[in-house]
Amino acid sequence: MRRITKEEYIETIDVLERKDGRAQTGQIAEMMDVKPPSVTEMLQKLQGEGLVDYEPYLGASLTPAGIRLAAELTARHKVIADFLEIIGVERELAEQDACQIEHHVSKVTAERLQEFVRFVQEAPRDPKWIEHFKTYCETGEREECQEEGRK
Amino acid sequence: MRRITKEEYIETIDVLERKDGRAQTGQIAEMMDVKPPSVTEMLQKLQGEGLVDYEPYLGASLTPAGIRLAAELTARHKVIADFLEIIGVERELAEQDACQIEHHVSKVTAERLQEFVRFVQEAPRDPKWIEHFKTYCETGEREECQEEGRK
DNA sequence: ATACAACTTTAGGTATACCTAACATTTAGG
DNA sequence: CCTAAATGTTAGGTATACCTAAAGTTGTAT
Repeated sequence: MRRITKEEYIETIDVLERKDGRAQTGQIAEMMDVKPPSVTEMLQKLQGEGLVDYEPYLGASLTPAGIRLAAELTARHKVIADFLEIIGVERELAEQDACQIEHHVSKVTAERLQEFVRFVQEAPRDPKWIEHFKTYCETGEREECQEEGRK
Repeated sequence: MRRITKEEYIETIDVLERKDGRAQTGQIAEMMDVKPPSVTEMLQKLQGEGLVDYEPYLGASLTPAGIRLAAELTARHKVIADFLEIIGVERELAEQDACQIEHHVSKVTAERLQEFVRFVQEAPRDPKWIEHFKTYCETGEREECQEEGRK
């Protein structure tokens, strides 16, 4: 059973809203691979929590609170997917796994991962990885090789 | 709600069996922070799936299939926890997060992570990380700096 | 203008992993 | 050896996220 969390609904609505201006029940259902009644039910719940505005038969859009949450989730998702790509996981699988993992990572860990990804992405070609990463995490600064430019 | 998966029961039973020779309902409940009836129910389910031998009022032990599963889960758990420690997450939080993450990572991704952790742990002090990791993943071989010894 | 097609919601049901309260068993003390 | 305390199980109930079938709404085409 594929048990999808509320958070994934928020992200899906965000994507559809950006693309089409609004998110309809059927579109959400198709993207998430669930049946439309499951979507209706969840939209009602999310409205109750103040995360979406839901207009029966018309669709849903995110409230300001929903938008803020979507932004956080999207950022976290990206960090995880980027990291997985760095270690050699194919884009598509990295995306899939990120969807699952993102809901189970503590805030502290997400921040660390964020720093790691940033460090790697901004690093020059030939760094003293571990030591530099530590320094970067502890002091926020790079060491001598930082001026060599990006890869 | 903290929704624990079957897999976490398997791991907990494994830990208790190693320590005490057997896993009792109350011990499992305490370790997993659930109430005893939840444990009884799950043990019955796991027995139905051939993963544990359950003797009412006496406790549970893993079947060969359960042992194999526990070994896989433990290995995956360790890889994730080790990785999180490498990037600077505290041991205890790394353990906690690993518990959550391990059930949501695809096999391919787990293998990649495994290689990454191994690469880092076995690497000399000052490697050309990214290139070497790529090479290591692609060919299984280390490059020139491999003979410089461990940290 | 209306009838039908497409889509959505409502109603009622399932599986999973919890819970509390009540009942059963085992173990330890006297 | 028998009873009380500790431990475990059964019974019945909750929340979540799904489902199918039936009923409702909307939009379109003649």
